[in-house]
Amino acid sequence: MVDGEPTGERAGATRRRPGLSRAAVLDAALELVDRGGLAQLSMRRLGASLQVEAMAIYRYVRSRDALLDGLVDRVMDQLYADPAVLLQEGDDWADFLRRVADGVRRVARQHPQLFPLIATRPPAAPWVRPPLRSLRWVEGFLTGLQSRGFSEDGAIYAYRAFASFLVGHLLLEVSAKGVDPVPTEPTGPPPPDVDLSAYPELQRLAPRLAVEDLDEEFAHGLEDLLERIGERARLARP
Amino acid sequence: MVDGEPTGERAGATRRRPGLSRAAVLDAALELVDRGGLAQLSMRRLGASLQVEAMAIYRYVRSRDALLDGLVDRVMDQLYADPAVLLQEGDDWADFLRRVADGVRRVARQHPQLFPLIATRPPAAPWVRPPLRSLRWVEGFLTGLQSRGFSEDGAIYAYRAFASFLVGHLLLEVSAKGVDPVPTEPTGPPPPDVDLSAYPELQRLAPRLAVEDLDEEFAHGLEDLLERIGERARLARP
DNA sequence: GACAGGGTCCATACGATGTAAACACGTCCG
DNA sequence: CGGACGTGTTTACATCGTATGGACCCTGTC
Repeated sequence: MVDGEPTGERAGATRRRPGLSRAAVLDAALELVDRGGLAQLSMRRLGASLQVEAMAIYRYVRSRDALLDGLVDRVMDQLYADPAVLLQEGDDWADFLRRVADGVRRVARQHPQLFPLIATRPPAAPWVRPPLRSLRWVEGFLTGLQSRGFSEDGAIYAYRAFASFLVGHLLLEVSAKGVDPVPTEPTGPPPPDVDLSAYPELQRLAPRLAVEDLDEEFAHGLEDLLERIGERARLARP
Repeated sequence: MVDGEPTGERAGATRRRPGLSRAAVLDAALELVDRGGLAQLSMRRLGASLQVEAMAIYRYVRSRDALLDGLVDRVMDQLYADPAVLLQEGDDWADFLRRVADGVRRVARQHPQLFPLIATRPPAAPWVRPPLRSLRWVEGFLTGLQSRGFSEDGAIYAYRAFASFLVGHLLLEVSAKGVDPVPTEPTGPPPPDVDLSAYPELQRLAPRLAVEDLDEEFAHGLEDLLERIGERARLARP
């Protein structure tokens, strides 16, 4: 049983493989999810895409759930590392929030299949009210605002309002782009459009509901939110 | 094989069972999900809870996914049937939206395990921008607003802003309540609280982040939103 | 150079899952 | 009485997550 190539590969295991790593695993998983959706992410498939048996993955990840958490954290953390997002010396808090919002939105559109998880997975610290994952991120947010003159209450309020605004908008934005369809078809024909005859108003307004001014709407909502946050901050710290 | 009771029941099938029905299936599924979470909803378990073999369920539901969609629709539709939510003759649009918001929030808290699905599942008509499921519901929303003097654009804008506000707030609210934990423990001890030493600001503000003034915050955000919607409507229809 | 130790990956196995297909039974209509 | 039909059961299969134990390679020590 020393030779004879049972898997079609040189059975001799580790040979000159670049070697797995947690990062490699996460990246491969992320790619699987991005095209194909969450359902495509099985340990065996992930293994195959890394040219490795499924069980090898467990060296780098405790379980499939942990893998998912890892994905979420990785994506969020890479956002945190994005220089275009970090708060910079010269800008005020509103600029900071705008940049963060843009960054998160970019993440949502890059990984639409993953985003629902980001908004949905039980967070590491559930008592952090709006649990936007990545504690590091929350920390940065809070200190960032406070260093920009926010009171503690103001920062907390801002964090909550901001997080829920982002999640709400982006989740809907993402779920509107066909997120779930089976991956066998790269982009098969959309499901045979539903019968709308029972919903006249919906039918009549359909074109306009489908309209794509999401950019404008997002921006508008964000400015609105910033104004609200600013007001509140002013109240809390006269 | 004609007798001998393989399942512990009278094998003779249909006998005097109340008989399954789509409604019964959905109700049982909903109960399974409510206590135990989505992961507990397997066809076999659902079958068992209906005293039926798993495959019997497929007479009433095309697949597990369809089951989930059915759950979402059922919950949303029952909201639509709620007399406390329907718009009534005397009230203006703001009252209507307030009541809808309360209704959806009630749903979210009654079925916290299901709510992420509501916000997440690919909608029947993906082109309806914020896809709040239940087309019937959207229809009611649009006609309701328009009959209250909203322009078409105003109604559409209101729908979008309203839906994303609701989803954002409620999703975070729900996911903060431990949603996912394994169901074996009715309410086991919360996961061994994360180590926060790396995040001083977070640690310092933790008590306040955990604070439970969600009611107030929700109400505040809602009023704010209503104001914004009203403004926009006024612009569109001078 | 030999050899022990440990890290990495493989092979195998088990129970659970979603669901297709064929079948059994009870009811009702002719 | 006989078939059609609807409802639930049986059996089967592919796939999943993962526990366990063994095979291989690399490295460090003598």
